[in-house]
Amino acid sequence: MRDVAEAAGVSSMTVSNVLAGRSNVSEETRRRVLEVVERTGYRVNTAAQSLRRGRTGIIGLAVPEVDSHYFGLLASRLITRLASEGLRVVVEQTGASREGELAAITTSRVSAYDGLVLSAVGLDPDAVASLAGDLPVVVLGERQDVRRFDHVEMANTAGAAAVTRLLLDRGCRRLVALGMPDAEPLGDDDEDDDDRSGERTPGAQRPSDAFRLRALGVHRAVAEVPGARVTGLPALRSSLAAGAALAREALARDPDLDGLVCATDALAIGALRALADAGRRVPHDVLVTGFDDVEDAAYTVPSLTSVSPGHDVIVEETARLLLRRMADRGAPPESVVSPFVVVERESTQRS
Amino acid sequence: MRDVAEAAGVSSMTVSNVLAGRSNVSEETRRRVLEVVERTGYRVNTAAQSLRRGRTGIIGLAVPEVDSHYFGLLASRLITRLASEGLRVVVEQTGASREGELAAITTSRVSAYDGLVLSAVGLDPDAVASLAGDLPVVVLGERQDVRRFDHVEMANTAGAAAVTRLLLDRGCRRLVALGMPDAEPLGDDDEDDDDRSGERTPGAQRPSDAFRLRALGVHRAVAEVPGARVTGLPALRSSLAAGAALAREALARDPDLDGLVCATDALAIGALRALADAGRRVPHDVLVTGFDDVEDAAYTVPSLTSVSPGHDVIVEETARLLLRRMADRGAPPESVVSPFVVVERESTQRS
DNA sequence: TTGAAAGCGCTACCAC
DNA sequence: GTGGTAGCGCTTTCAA
Repeated sequence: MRDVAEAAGVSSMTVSNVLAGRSNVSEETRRRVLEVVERTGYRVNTAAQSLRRGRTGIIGLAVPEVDSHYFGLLASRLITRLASEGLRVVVEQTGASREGELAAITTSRVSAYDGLVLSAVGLDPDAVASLAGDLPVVVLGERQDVRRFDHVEMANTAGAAAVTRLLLDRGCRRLVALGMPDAEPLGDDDEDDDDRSGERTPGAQRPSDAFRLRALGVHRAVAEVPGARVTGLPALRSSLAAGAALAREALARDPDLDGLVCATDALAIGALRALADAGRRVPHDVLVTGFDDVEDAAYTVPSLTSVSPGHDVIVEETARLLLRRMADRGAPPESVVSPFVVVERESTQRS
Repeated sequence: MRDVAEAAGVSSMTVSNVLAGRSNVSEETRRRVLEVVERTGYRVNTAAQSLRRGRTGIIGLAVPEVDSHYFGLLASRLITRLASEGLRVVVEQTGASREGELAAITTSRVSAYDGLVLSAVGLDPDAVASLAGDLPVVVLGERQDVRRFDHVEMANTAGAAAVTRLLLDRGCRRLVALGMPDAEPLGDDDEDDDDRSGERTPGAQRPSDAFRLRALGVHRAVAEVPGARVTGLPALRSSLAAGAALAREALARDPDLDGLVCATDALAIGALRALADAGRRVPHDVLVTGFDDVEDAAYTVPSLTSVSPGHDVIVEETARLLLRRMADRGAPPESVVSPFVVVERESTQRS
């Protein structure tokens, strides 16, 4: 910068002012400086800038994996949204494993970020808190830590209940909640109740909170209909392979099942494949639903009925909460629930 | 760091040595320092570290979009691979538009990276070169800039030719090259020939080099079989929606087509949907193939025959070339072609 | 094995 | 409108 300043016959301070777009520079000077910058190909040193300003302009986004329909969608939109604020996004893959999470987001990495978005991370609140320190954090999709962090939640329970009711309305009575636990480890908590301290088993592999909340919705909807029953078949990961494997297991346990409520679209797409292999026709023999409304849901054969969790709202609120907290660390934590819509497609339309 | 040093009764230099794991510290001192670090929750300031070391530890990855089957897979693997080298990855979404690319990767952002991986970026060589400056760059998937940058290439032409031959072997004679241009804008270049300077039209929206190379393979394979013919139907983006739209258009143009060679799996999956809508059975009436061998290809109904471009090799070579160049900027640019395998699935198996 | 000195490149603050 | 000064927090170098 000093070199540029000398070449332009000004001080480095003026160069800084020009490059930062500050308005206290004469048009004449500005032109001269920019000309030299152009000619020399000079670029500000981001590290020095970060050091001096105390901000890096980088946001960490922790997801189980980028290579998944849902998280790819989320990452893509969040990157675009935050780019419009001049923020870059580093993607941390936690690998969905309890152990991997702490390791993936070591304290040393976190210190490089101006903020952190944690999606579907099953860490216990204290670990996240100690990890984050003073860092702005927005938690996505789960409902834990509600009181401590800003939080954007999907309508997990209500959405799952709604899509389950759709299956029941279509006549399904022997359901399988694919990817969702059978019991209700949340107790009889209402969805608004988040006092679950002491219940967590650190290090244990369990379905995520999101899946348990969706399970809750399924069970509630089924309980409303006499004669209907549902069996849970929990998954630790959401993947096509897991969906296919679980669907095979479901068929083995109950060959007469007539509806599959899947915890995610990825699981549902895997399940569609396994059902085809088993010679079951969808929706003729079995109805199938997903959750997330990823792009693929509209393109499978048959296309997949799904719960659309309001991606736009989720991304917009996440950005808003993050920016708000970056501006004011003392603000009281806020919690937002995104609205959902059930999108019906071929997989639940009995001819 | 000075505070920690004082509390531990040493100099800040010793704290630095302990935290960096340098071996010139006595066990006793190390313990004492670590105890204070633990107790105070101190974390090194990454910005200062970067400024002093001259490295940020961040790699930029420019892809058209993360939310795509192929780029999600690539990003995921590359993030994991580079994490094992202590490098973080910032994802830059170029949006696949010619204009977006320059804007997305502005020079100021690039200076924050220790290296850059450019995937499927259609910028012309000079723009990339001027953008990159002295930065280590690895170009992926395209074949342009071969001489100027390190470069990892898929077997685009050979892979497309192989999968086309498979369709021809199965008896297809009226093919559509879905997503690929009709003409051969590469001229009669052989794939090894990369002298194409002067041919580019900056600012124009055109199929990527990868798609044009795949088109070349398709046309070559078809030319080998008398009576066979193929029509190109170019795409500017690879997406499910584009695949469905193009397949509809293909059917409108030639209702008797019997084979669809698609430029990517995403296009192929969209095409499968459109074929189902049109009442065409795959593989009974029409055979379909993709390219990329993403996870979904094995789970569609029918499952999708595809060209597997050797993801492992691509990621590993990308990491190798990048690290090599970071260590030695003067090394001569290297070019690597990843081997391919055609994975046959239901979509091309005539009963 | 430890530490003092020097400075990486930038910008907030204030004086002119 | 412009620029001097004074660090931001760390690590490389070299001396003790």
